[in-house]
Amino acid sequence: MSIQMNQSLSVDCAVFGFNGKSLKVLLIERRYYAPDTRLDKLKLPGAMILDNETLPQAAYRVLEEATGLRDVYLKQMDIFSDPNRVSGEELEWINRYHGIRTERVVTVGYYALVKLDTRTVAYTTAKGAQWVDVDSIQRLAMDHKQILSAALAVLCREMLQSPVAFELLPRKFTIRALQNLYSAVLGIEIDNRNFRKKILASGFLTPTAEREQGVAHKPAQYYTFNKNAYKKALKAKLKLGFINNWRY
Amino acid sequence: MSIQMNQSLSVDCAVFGFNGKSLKVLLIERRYYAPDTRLDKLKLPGAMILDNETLPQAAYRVLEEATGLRDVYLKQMDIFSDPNRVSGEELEWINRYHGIRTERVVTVGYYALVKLDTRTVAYTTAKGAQWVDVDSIQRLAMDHKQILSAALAVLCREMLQSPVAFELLPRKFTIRALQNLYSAVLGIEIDNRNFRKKILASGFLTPTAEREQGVAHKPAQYYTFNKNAYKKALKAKLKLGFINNWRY
DNA sequence: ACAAAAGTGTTCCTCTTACACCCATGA
DNA sequence: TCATGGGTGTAAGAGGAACACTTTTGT
Repeated sequence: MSIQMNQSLSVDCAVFGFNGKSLKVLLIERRYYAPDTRLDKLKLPGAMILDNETLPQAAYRVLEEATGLRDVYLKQMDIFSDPNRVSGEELEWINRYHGIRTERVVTVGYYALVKLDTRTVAYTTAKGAQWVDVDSIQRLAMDHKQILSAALAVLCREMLQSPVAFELLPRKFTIRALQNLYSAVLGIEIDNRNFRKKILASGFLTPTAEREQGVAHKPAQYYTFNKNAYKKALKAKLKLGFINNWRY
Repeated sequence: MSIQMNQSLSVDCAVFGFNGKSLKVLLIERRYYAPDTRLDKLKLPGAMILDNETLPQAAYRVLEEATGLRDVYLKQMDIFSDPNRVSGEELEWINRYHGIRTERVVTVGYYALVKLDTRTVAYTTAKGAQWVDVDSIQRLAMDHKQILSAALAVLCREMLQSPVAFELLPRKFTIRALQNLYSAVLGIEIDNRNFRKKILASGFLTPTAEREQGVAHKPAQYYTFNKNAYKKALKAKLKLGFINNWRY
């Protein structure tokens, strides 16, 4: 038993997107995959840490390669450090793929939120990646299913406590779209009248001059997220009683 | 620029305790310290990861060595991965102290909450460790001041959202003690009547048969934390509307 | 005219806040 | 008897939950 020096450190990213109906996650097919093995093909995008980069830098690098996007919402969520989290055939695959020889990989899980516009979808599909419905995923390579589950849990928590939802929506969106997003991610029904009241009262939505076009019903108003209003509200909150926020 | 293989991974623990008045953190003086260097002496307890252990296992190992305690509240909080977070003299110290030769140490920060009873204080002081008022700490070895700040921020957040406060109190405690703890950690004043109403209404406190003794005022009732009641409440909550908890 | 989704108000109730005095004990 | 901190109640206001119908558009 000695201090661990021949290990590698990696990052894996659960990249989430929302298509208006359901929550998607970006999966890639691993290369160097021999069709006769029974290893799962699909995995989360990830990479080993390089000499001179921090973990967030590595995560941004992975994200940019996978989606072509910079300036994306990205957050660390958990570390997966079981010495046997990859072993056997899976460990062999890693060593072969990266041309290294390690006995253990500790990975840091990140989750990212992107706006699923046509350009991004085009980029990812050109790379052979897929946006898969999170509810339909049964198995993934290595322990990536576990990493994905952890990311989903964190996403739920964050959505209830900060306005990360807007990272998943286009710049202009309808209140219904926002509501559907909450509904889909959290798996709950939300009363439209109360939701609308609450979200409008917050002052974080700015109405635009535009409305939906070509829909067979009353066209909906488009809004944008007012980041400044949110920041101001945060600062104001800090001065007041924190203790308000207790929940049991 | 190559995949990082000669790095080390470590854990550092911010161990918090509460003496009834103020929040303390456990600091140790580093050994192999040459009095003529200008390196700071005090640091958080920490260790390198061994071959066959997970990060939480390493953290528990550190904690047991530092405090003699098992079954302690311990939680991962952040990763410090700047390639230069330890360098120069500090890096030399690490290599000398551990008898290794690494160019980079990524560390995972944990925070722990312990009950500051006489036995624990005796154990730690026998080991030459100190319980230091968190507010009085200006500098620490390496980037440990930064790690401590991160831990404090997480502690504040957690205290507002889950009943971790009880980890810092003895099994039997007065409501005042609980209130003082919140007050001290969060740095706010709390109305005693409202606090008492709220905490008692939660049903998480069970009164004991005991009261304070030998105090020059009306003796206070002792309570214990009812973990089962809390767990039941959590489960009930899951069925209801999450959306309640929104805060902006 | 009809189908489809957008948008709108009110009532009830719970929870939060603000606030001041009496009580039990040791010295 | 006094000093000390423990312990109690109420009223006003804010915010949350439940609930059904009208509006606008395309077909």
